[in-house]
Amino acid sequence: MTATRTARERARAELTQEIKDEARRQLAEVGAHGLSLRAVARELGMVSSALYRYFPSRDRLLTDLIVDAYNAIGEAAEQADPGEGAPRERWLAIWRGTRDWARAHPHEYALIYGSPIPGYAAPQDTVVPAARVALALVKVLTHTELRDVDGEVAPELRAQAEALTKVLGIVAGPETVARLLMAWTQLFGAISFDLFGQYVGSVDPADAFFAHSARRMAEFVGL
Amino acid sequence: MTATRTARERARAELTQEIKDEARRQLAEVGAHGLSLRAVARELGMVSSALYRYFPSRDRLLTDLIVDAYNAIGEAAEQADPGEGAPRERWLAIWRGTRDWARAHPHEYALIYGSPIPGYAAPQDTVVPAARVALALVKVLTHTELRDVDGEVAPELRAQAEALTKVLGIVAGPETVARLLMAWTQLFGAISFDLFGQYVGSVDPADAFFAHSARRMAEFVGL
DNA sequence: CCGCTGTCAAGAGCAGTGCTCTCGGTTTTG
DNA sequence: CAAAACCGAGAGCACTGCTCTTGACAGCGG
Repeated sequence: MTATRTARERARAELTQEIKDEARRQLAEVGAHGLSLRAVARELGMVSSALYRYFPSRDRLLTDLIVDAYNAIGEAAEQADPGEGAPRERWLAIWRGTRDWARAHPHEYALIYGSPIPGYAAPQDTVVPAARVALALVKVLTHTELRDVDGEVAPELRAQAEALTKVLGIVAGPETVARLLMAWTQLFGAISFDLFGQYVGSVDPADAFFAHSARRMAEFVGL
Repeated sequence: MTATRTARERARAELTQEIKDEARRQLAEVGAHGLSLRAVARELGMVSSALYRYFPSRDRLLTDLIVDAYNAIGEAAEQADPGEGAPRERWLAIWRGTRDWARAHPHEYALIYGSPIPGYAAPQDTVVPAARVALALVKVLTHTELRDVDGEVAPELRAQAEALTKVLGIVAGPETVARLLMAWTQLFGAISFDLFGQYVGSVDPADAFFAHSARRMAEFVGL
């Protein structure tokens, strides 16, 4: 199968992309709640039913946008990583880059880190792209001298942590893995709280607090 | 003005409550996305337009449910606090109680800690009840010997932290306040990640990890 | 070159939604 | 007792996601 086949296939691929682009545009304006297939079709000069040749349902379109968003924020995190230099600086850069993307695309962020949209959709298609930001953080820790962190780890968590080290192929004790997961949680918890207005009464411009959290969590994981 | 006035007012108050109860019931089944005014009215044996005498819009109904949910999770946190005994145990109990409520009412939790529903609704009505869980945690730290935590704090964050200590009426350095905010973020970040399926590939039954986080964050704030 | 087959956009239509307005009837109030 | 306020019911508007059918066109084998 060559890269470009019949005119039909090319047209189909292009239109699929155009639909997603227009949907993303509307998503940024009215949010996931207000995204309307008919409005997307209208803007593209076609009729709503025609759109169903490309996406079987509104939820499927949203699911595709979700995967794209995961990849976009993951790429933002990877791009922010200088790739070399002081691990602490790399860690901070990834935190910054992730937050910056989220602030630039709040509705897309809400799509992936807010409430799950339908009954329950697509855990499988999203699990790989969803891990990209976390992997970027993990990558900083590999080939790096980690300060030893100690602490007891309950058996269940220890088992989960050891399974994770195998999957990730890193050398780190269970406590370090647990702290890494906490840092990951902290990163997105802070971004979500910031974007969703939870910091309003306390640290409203959350920039300083976010930078502080990034530093403290770097120390916390032993960096 | 007496507590119970005319029959009309009593009927109105009761019906308002019945509408919210039925809405909450449906919320638990179909989520905020699927909540329908007409379905609520249908279930209550009335016509949809009549419902608008009690709630001017669907979003206003949701906003009321949001406030109720904040109070419910806040009360769950306060109830979980034994109120006396070892501060560390109180801290852990509050974490557990908060998570338990969230797991028992996932859709209501998503309503308050997921993506904001409309354009942007009600930051003012919700700011006080939204703080109840955080206040329960803060309450544990008052009248308690805190292990000193040190670390530099940037001027902007320091100012915000000092303003917070005044509002909360606690005696704690800026670094402690910052760590408290991080613990608060960690608590809801972990609950959200758990409920929204973000832990699927890593610590899927998140119980052990959550308990671990609670302990580590207790130490982190100096408890 | 013809004709078959699969794909396509379009249109009509269904069931459902949030919301508005008007219309009688009841309750409260002055 | 009459005026005013309030209430539920119903019709209706504009919109949604989604389905089904129809007619046209592209790409292919013969």
